[in-house]
Amino acid sequence: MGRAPCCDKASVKKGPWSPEEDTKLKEYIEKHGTGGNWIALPQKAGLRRCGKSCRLRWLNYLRPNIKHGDFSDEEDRIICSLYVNIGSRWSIIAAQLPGRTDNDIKNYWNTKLKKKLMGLLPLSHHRKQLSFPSSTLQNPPPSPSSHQLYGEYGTYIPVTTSFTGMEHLSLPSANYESTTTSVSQTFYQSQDSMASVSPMQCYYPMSDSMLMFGSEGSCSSSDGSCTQGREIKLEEIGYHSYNHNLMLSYNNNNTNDGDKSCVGGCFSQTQTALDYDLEDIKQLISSSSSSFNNNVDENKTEEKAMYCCYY
DNA sequence: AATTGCATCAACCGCGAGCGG
DNA sequence: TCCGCTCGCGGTTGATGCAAT
Repeated sequence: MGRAPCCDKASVKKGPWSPEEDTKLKEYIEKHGTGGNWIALPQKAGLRRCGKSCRLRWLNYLRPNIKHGDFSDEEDRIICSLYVNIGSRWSIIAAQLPGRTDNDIKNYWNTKLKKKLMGLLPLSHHRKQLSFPSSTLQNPPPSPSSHQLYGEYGTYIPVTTSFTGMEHLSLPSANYESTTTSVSQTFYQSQDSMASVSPMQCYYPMSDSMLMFGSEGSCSSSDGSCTQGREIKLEEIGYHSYNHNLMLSYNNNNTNDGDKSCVGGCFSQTQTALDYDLEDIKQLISSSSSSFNNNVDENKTEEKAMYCCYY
């Protein structure tokens, strides 16, 4: 016995939306709102559509201020940055890109951005091929206690002088007094004060365990919830203290023992990421697979490891 | 001009979370 | 506490268009 369908499949229309259907839906929502019930909406609006379909259509195409078309380099960087650290959590990523929907970003990632990155570093390039930009090679990675950025699996990401979307984030020390002497914050933000950063790029520290995602009025997630700054728990995205370095790893099953196990493949303080190649990383992941995100397959592991080295 | 293969993206599907009764 | 309903999310599919042959 499967799950009961959300609607009567036989009586609902599927497939592409016609202009008439779009008009009906748009007019109804603009006049009455969603009423907080998408399931009942199509009937009220006179549409032979599943409620979920209506919701998707509205959120992705019909609601105001949706941005379609090419992604800017800045958006590319933000997407890459967030993907490296939080994985395929498109709704969160979309919340950082006003006007973009998670579906849009997901498609863009899967069809273009991923390939763009793959092109830079073919999968066949393995051992000792985790290259950094030449500028980084001229300036070897600093010790882990100084400015640095670890990607999803703890891979070192060079910090550059201009905002690339990959910079570390310096959270106000007041929020992290116990760990701030050599803290490497791994959320992205301008290296300058928060005041100089567009809200889109900020994660607002809310408390010791919470960050506020998204800017005020941001309404880019396809959920259409217009997250007026979305709160997410730090542990939700694998944020935990590790030997006084705050690491960010992708760990959906965090067991609150991150300071010991560093689930998700964090590197120790004394070992730089360059000591690892993709095989090592894969091994790290597989060795902790029981507590790691089950969705991460080998390909993704390789990909994400590479993305850590992009830019 | 016809066919084939590939890329894109809108839409669907199923699951988990959250909420109210 | 349990149960049912709805929402939101992320993965996947399929239709369409375009490029290559």
